[in-house]
Amino acid sequence: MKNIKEDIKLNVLNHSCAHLLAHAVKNLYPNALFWVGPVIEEGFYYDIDLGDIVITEEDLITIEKEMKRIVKDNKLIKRLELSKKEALAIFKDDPYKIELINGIEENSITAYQQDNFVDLCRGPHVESTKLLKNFKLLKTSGAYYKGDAKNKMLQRIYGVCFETEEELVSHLAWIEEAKKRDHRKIGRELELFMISDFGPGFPFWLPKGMTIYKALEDFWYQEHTKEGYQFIKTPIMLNRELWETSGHWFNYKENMYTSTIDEKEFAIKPMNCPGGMLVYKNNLHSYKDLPIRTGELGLVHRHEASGALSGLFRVRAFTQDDAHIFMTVDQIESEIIRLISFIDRMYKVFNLTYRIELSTRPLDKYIGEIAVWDKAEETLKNAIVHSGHEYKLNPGDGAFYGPKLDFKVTDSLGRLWQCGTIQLDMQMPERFDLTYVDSDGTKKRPVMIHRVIYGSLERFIGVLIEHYAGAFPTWLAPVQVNIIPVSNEHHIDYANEIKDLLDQNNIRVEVDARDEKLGYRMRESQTQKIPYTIIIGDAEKDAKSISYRKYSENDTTTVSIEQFIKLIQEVIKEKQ
RNA sequence: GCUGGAAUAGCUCAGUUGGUAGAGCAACUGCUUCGUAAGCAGUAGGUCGUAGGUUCGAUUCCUAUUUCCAGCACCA
Repeated sequence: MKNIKEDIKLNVLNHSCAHLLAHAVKNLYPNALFWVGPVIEEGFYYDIDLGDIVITEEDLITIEKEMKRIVKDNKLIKRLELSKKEALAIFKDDPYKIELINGIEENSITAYQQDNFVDLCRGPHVESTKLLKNFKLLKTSGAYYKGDAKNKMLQRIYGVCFETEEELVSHLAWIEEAKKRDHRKIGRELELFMISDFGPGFPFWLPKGMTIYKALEDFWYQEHTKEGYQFIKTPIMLNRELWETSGHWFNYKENMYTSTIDEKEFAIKPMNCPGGMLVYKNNLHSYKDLPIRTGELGLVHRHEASGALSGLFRVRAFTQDDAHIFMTVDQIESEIIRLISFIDRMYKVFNLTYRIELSTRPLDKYIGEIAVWDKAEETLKNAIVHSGHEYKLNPGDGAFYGPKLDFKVTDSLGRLWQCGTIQLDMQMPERFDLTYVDSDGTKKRPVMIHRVIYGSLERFIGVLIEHYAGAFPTWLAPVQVNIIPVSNEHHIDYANEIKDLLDQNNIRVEVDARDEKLGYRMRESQTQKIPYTIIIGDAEKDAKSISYRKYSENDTTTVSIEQFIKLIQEVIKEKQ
């Protein structure tokens, strides 16, 4: 998808279209007051105060009509240069604009006028409303004034505008295509997972989804073993005191599930790190052993707000592919460079594109010394630069214990999902009094890194479902080969013989011997997106061969069973 | 959590002035034994999310509640 905000031409077009929207709303609802109407990656929106009036889907159509009318009128868009005083006079009845004007430091203020409608704006804009022909209002919703949940809600209307009709049509078609890839829909159709009303946000893995889940786990263990990780499993529930020590209790107790055991309060882990700390402390460590890389596929629970839940993308119970790396200060940069290249290698297997974001110290919710934070942030920056990547800065978005690098992958809707993250932590080792024995025999404080690559298995599978539109590569596919005997009477024995051979070679295979026509079973094999479908009939039986058809292809290839097994094994080995 | 919308068979959906529900697919049974995306016929399947209320009567109207959807806020 095109990033409208970053395309200069489209940015101006969409910004002008936001004004057009406001103009139309003002004509239809004279009492409407306007807050801000910025351009975003997907188009534009405008936050509007309509008092008690609620904009519905049907109202959007009316507003669109009014916008089209203004476009047809071909209103010139004029730039006004105003002093603060003049601006305040023009917008004297609009408390939102007065607030905006008072927030501007310079004395000169610009506004744009089309017909009788004037709106505050830095600009630039297109010269006439007639250039705003190809737009569409997409959705409406509430949005907090100034983005703060303590404030009242305004109504937000989203839309998008393009230069040509073709671009708009193809964009709308693309939105439709994205809906078809929705992992919740595909998850139901392919029987991968379910979520019950008895457990909102707590996904159930069905047999086929569990096969994918397990394939990802196996792959993860293999690759981490190569990278020198050791593995642990820590308890799901630990005493509240531990969470007080880690700082999670103070920062996140509202989102933690708790229970009382023998009159002591326990919390279900929302993070794996405190458990990992206890494992580290179980032994003395020498500087010679560092860095120590400890991996844990750890099941965590977080009480996410009900409105935040969304399929597998946001759940209340999920497995983090966590790891904690303990090292000396000198080892930080090289370890992070190594991690970035590890993550890069892992994502390439899935053909996932990603971008790196650096999040720095939060304004208030943080622990530790500012100087330590600054140094940590510097180290992360250097590591990215040395890895040859670019990054986006997110000031104030760091974890409460340290700055972090987020790896955001793009899903089919163009949404960015944080999957991987590397978090530097100079506080937790202090709080847990972690030490190692240095070469001079004294005890020193190690530094630690928290990191995940998938992020959570649940969310990652959600992203993969949409990424592949359910047509998983063979190594992940729940069923890799489907065998269809043309006639049950004559070919079932040979079909079963082949199934046994594939079974023996650890290939996930099924035989569809239902009393249905070949075309019917072939259709289902395709709608279930099974990578390889084998057809067994007289020709194959006589020649002791098999014919197979790859998913989404129309032609059939005939080979010996040995050749076929070799082919599948090769495909799986190459992670295709 | 907030704003708005939705909830009817396993799935997708129809059902307007309130008179206790229907289709296609799937399932099951029979017939058909079939060569690359839907063979034919029949059967069964719903307390119309849940709980109250209004009414002679509620899937339909009202209230509450649960879950889902679109955003917002949140996301260690």
